[in-house]
Amino acid sequence: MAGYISDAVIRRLPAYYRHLRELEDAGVKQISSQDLGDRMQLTPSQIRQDINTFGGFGRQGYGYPVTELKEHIRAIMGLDHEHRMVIIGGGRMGRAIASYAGFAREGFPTVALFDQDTVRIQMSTEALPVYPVAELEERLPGMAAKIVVLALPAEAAQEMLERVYSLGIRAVWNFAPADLVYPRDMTVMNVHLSDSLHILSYRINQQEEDARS
Amino acid sequence: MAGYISDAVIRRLPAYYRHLRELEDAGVKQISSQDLGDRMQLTPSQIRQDINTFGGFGRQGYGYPVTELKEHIRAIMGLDHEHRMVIIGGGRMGRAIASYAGFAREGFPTVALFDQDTVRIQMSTEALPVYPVAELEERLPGMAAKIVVLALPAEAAQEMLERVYSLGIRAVWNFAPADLVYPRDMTVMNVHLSDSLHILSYRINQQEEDARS
DNA sequence: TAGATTGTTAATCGATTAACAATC
DNA sequence: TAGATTGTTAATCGATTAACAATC
Repeated sequence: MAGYISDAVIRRLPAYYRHLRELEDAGVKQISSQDLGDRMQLTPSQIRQDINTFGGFGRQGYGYPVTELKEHIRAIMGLDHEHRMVIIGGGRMGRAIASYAGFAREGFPTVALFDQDTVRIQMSTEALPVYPVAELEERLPGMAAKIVVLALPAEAAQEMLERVYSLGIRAVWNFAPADLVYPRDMTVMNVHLSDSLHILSYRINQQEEDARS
Repeated sequence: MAGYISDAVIRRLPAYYRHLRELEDAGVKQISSQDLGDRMQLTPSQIRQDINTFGGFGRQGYGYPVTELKEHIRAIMGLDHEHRMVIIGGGRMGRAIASYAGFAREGFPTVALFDQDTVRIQMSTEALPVYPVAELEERLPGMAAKIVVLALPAEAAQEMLERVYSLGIRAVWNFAPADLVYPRDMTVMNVHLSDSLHILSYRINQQEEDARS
């Protein structure tokens, strides 16, 4: 579809998508790089560069068509088809992800949850099927799942990654606070909540130092 | 303490900290930039540059002392003192954060949770005090909280940010899928889970395209 | 046509990598 | 001392910003 898109641009795509969706909802039909830049805290120049890495959408003198651009970015990110998720780990985090309806609405439905202790969890997850991890080999292959969500302790994550890899899974959304090692044909996206909290802590410190001087 | 540390380095600090902690636990006393680089998937050169932005720790011919370096990074990130958190929003995400014991262990204890519907939530959060949001003005100031965690719908987040700002809060950990606007003396760290999922989706797409060609 | 705003090239800036002298 | 590995300077690379001609 498009040529090569740099990592820096890809990391901004979800934000573009979010803002364009909001603009569309607000009834805005077109927007200039200037106005979008003000809104997203980016320079107009950067926005024009970014958007031009995936094709000429703008019209000189007018700006960019909101809906068309939004739909294109949506397609680039692959949001025009469904990605079924299986969650491994039924702790609070696993259950929070399982029950957040927003993901399913955006095309990422959770189809099952695996945990050691199925009884405890079944109670709190309503409609979602819950299975013992021991049945992973038997059940996962039939689920047509694209993404495995790892919501388990750091110590267990690496082993589980290898286990789901051997079952054909090539995409992992990792919530365990560990840097996993994985083959080149696998994609792992980390959500390291502590890291994020630690950076926040650093910035609080800086702020306080600034205030003192 | 240290001079200016670039944002690129700061984003890597939590990973350094995590790996050094693991090495320490494994009984490793010193490590070379080469070995740490292999482990963290960074070049030795980058590691030496990074570490040198905050002072000369290494010894030529030997490498870096694991514990000393870890403790220093810990101090830079401000993890040597406590940051009390208050969570606003008692949905699954708010409760998941509240009950993850790891944060408290690392110096980020949650001291209270605010929500509209206190009864429903009180049941599932054990020891944590739960209050109605209407009592925020009355209760928050006495709590000595440094960080407010926003775990509520996107529509409510901006207004709540302004509300806690006026109560003296200067640090926000935001889980709402919204780009908030905030004053310069405030620090906001976003955890945009959908963004992360969308980037994963993009990479799955790429992978599949690569496989086809 | 005139005004606005893009697409795109060139300039700048910052981050990463390479190289090597300093030194443990 | 010899070998290893840092600290640091220089080179490279990539991303961001500036500028302006093209064009709606």
